[in-house]
Amino acid sequence: MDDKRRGYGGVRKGSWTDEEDLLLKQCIQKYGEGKWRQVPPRAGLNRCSKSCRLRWLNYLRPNIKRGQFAADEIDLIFKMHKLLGNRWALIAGRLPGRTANDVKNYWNTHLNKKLSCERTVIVDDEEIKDMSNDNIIHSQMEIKVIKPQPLNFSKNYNKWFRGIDHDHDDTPMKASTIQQSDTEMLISTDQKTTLSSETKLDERLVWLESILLAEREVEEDQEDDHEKEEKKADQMMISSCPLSDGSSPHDEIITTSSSVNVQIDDAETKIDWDLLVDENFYFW
DNA sequence: AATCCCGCCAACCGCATGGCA
DNA sequence: GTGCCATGCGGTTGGCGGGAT
Repeated sequence: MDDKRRGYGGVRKGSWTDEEDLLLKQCIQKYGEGKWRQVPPRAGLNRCSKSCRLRWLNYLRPNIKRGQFAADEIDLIFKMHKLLGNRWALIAGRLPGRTANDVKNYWNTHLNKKLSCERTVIVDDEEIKDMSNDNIIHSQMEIKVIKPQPLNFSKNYNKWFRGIDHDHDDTPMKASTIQQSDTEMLISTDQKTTLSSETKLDERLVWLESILLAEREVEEDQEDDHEKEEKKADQMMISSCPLSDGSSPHDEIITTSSSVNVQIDDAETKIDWDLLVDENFYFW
């Protein structure tokens, strides 16, 4: 074997052969995913555990979708990247069959270029003549990304979306005016993080609102070609997250099986549950 | 036909994080 | 509280293939 393809300790590196793929597949079928340290000896592979994990996750795992990204996938990547930045794993989680590596590669090779082109166009259009180029680029790129943290909902989590203030049961509540105490009660944290400051809550609300506004933009776009976009929106729905108690829709915040209508600053907007909620996890 | 160039993507590397003793 | 280990994530690299010259 080529010495270049060996790492320290004689571990093989580089492209995987069909034989190696087969060994890895058989091993994971037999023992299941996880315990990656044990995979190479079990499979009889001269690879490091990380390499095995990566190969499985990015290539061998069932239901991996290969080939061109669809228009709706690209659209979703754009929107998610706008909100989350380079959180490829999170973005990929919204695209069934796509891996973080796929999304990252696609962004770096296709979308990044497209974005920079669009930025140039924007700068031209706006005719900002008194600014230096550096300032223009800086102003365009200054996007505050609120990094989400995984939080676990308590059993009452859907109450938050239904707009029921726990202190004043059945009192409608606007999503943008949730009190800190509500969040403390309704959102329990697995990571033992406490929502102690107003600032933290504000940031989270800003993040939520940005998602909601993005969704609203989508809806405005959809008006142009409603039927077509409706189809797209359906495709974008990965899964639905119905209310656990199956309660009836609230006056102000209307829920359906796959989306929730919330009111922010007197404007109603619809948001897909699955954009926010992933198996009871909520990303702030 | 040979060589060069460039884009794409699989894979690697280093760091961060979480769990556990 | 600390250190170790396993795992996950994002940035980067390098090889391959196809188009251009």
